[in-house]
Amino acid sequence: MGGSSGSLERAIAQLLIANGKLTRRLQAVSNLRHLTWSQVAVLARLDDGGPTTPADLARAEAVKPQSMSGTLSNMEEEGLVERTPDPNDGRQILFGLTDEGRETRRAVRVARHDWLRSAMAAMSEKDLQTIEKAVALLSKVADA
Amino acid sequence: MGGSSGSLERAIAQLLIANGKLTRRLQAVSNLRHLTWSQVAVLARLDDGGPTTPADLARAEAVKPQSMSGTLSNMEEEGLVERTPDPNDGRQILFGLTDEGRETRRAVRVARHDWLRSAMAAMSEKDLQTIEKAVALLSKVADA
DNA sequence: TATTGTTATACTCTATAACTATA
DNA sequence: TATAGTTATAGAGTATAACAATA
Repeated sequence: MGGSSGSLERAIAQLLIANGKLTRRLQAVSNLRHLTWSQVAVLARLDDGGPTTPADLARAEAVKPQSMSGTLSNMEEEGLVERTPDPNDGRQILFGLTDEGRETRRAVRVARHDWLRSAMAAMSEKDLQTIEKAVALLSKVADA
Repeated sequence: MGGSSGSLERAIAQLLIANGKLTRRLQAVSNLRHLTWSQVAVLARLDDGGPTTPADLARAEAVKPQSMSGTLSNMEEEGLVERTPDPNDGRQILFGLTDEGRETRRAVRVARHDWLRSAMAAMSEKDLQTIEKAVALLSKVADA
């Protein structure tokens, strides 16, 4: 083992704990409506990427198409998404956000940002830069 | 708004994305058995903190006692946990890990650490220190 | 034949409500 | 009465298997 093994193991252990805590807090904060984690994820993807097929959403969220189909049905009943047939391929259906879906997505985003903003408000500029650097590194790790 | 507003908003947005990606990868990597996220959380708590009551576990995981009761029942049927009556208070029951539970918990931990270790192996000592600092800061944020 | 989407069925987690046992 | 734990019931996500429609 090299000399950096200690730092690596320490960073890993702490990262796992912090990630879990942060995820739990974010879930709690953004539990505005009876929105589930999956629904929030779909709202974000449709808002950022525009209308998308169930298959693509399933791939992006790493679930089976049948599972995503169920989630989309629930969201459709709640008025968060709406479907449009693909004019070029009769097999495909495009799901997009309704106005209510967009507003809900905005509310979730605001709630999460508000919480983080207040929780990080007292941080020094230096600490913020440290976090920015680390987040960029971890983002690459998650993609690897 | 102060001069640090830009850094803060940028850090927040990137943090939210990175946290989501990392969480998804960790879930996928530690999906060894048919373990659910809740079961992995219970395994970790019992392994780290020793035998615990359902009420305390429910509080720690921010779920209702009835929900935790169900999860514990499932884990008991699968041989991951076992119950012991509290000798001092007849109302309470202590749940602890079985040998199989401990081994399963170890396997989950190893899988997550292994993945992170390989994903972070190429990092410089300086980057690791940046992550360590950021993780410490974010851990406090999550507790706030 | 392959792809897209859905329905049928089952399991787990979660919640609310109601119940039992102990303090 | 208050607390700890459970059971009953319902809703949501996920999975596998099987199906219809389109390419």
